Amino acid sequence: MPTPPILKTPRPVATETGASLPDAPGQPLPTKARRERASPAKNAARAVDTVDSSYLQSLMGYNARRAALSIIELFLERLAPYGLKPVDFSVMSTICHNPGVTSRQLCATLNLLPPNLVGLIQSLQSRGLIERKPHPHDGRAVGLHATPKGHDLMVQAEQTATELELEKTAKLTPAQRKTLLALLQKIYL
Amino acid sequence: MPTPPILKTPRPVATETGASLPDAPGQPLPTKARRERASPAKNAARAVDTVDSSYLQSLMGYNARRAALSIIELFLERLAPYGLKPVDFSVMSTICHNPGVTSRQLCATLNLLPPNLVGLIQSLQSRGLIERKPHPHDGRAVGLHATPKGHDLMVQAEQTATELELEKTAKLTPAQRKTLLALLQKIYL
DNA sequence: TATTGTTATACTCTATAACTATA
DNA sequence: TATAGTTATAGAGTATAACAATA
Repeated sequence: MPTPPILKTPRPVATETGASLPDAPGQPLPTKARRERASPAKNAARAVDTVDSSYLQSLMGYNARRAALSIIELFLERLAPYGLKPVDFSVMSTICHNPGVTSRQLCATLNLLPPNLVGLIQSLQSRGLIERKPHPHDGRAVGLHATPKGHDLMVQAEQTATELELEKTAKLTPAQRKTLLALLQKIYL
Repeated sequence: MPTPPILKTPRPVATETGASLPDAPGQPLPTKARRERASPAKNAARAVDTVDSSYLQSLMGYNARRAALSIIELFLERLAPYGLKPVDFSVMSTICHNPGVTSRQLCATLNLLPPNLVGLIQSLQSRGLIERKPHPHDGRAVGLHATPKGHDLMVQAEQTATELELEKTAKLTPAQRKTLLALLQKIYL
C-alpha cells in the first residue's frame, strides 16, 4: 500500500528575531552585512523557487476537483452559445432522456436542492425549451418534457460537450478514459 | 473508440392536445374514459419510474465533479474540528511544505485568484497558524510560514484527510487508486 | 402525517476593476 | 512598464426555514 507523503517538513524551531544566533558585538560583521545587503529585509527567510504540491496531489478530492474545474472551464466557453451552464445542461439532458421526469427526481439524480431547481426550470420553460405537464397519477408532481426546440438544442449541445470532453482527455487512451469513468463512479455512486 | 450514448430519445412529435388521434365522435369512448379515470389530469403523459442518466455518466466533467463533491462533503465534516475548509487546508498544507512561499505562488499552484486569497491569509494569520515574513530579495512579496501551532495542526489535519480519503475510496484497490490519481492529473496538469 | 413544489432569504464562492508599492 | 499584494464589490452558487397543495 503506497503511503502518501505526510507532512515531513521539519517543524520550525521557535526562533524569535535575533533571539538565537546573536551577533558578536563590536565585530565588523562583514558576513552578516553582506547578507543583509543582498536581502534588504530584516526578518527575511529563504525563498521558494518551485512549489511542491506532491501531498495535495496524493489526495483524490484535490485531483478530482482540479480535473473537474479544468473541464468545466472549457465547458462554460463552448456551451455559452447555447445559453447553457453545466447545471442547465445536466437538467436539460436528463429531461430529454427521461420525458415526464419530475423536479424531485431531477434533484435526486443530479444532487440538487429543490429551491435551487425552481429558477432553472422556470428559465428553461420561459425560453421555450421545456414544457410542464400534469403528472399521470400524482397531482402534486409535474412532469417535465423537452419541446422540439429544446430537443434540437440538446442534440447540438451534447455533440459539443462530447467533443470538448474528448479534447480535454486527449492525453488518455480510449481504454484509460473508460477506466477513469468507471473508477470515478466507484467513488460517488 | 467507444461512442458515448448520444441523445437517441425519439424527438417528440408536435402533437397539440387532441390535435392528432382525435376521438371518434359519437362513440362510447370506453378506452379513453378509463385512461382518463386512471390519470386524473387532462394533459397527462407517461411517468418516469427510474431516471436514466447514462449519458451524463459518460462525461468526464460530470463524473469528476460528482466524485469531488462526494469527497468534499465528508471532508467538510471531518475537518470542521480543525476549522479548515478545503481551500484553507490546501493553503495551509502548501505553506507547511513550502516555507516562505508567496501569495502569488499559492495562487498559481492552487488556481486561486489573488483577491480571494487575501481574506484566507489574514484569517490564518489571526488564528496564529501562519506568519508573514519579508521576502529575501523582492520587497513587494511576502513569504508565508507556518507557525509551530499551524504546523502541529496540519500534521493532525493531513492525517485526518488521508484517512477520510481512504474511506471514500474504499471500493478501490491501492493500484486502482494510484491509477485514478495519475489519470486525473493527465487532465488538469 | 409525509411529500411535491415553491418562496424568501442568507451565506459562501468566484470574478472583475482599480489602487499602492515595489521591481 | 510589469508585478505583488490589496480593496471594494458584483455575480453566481449553495444552503435552510417555512408555506400551500396533494398523497
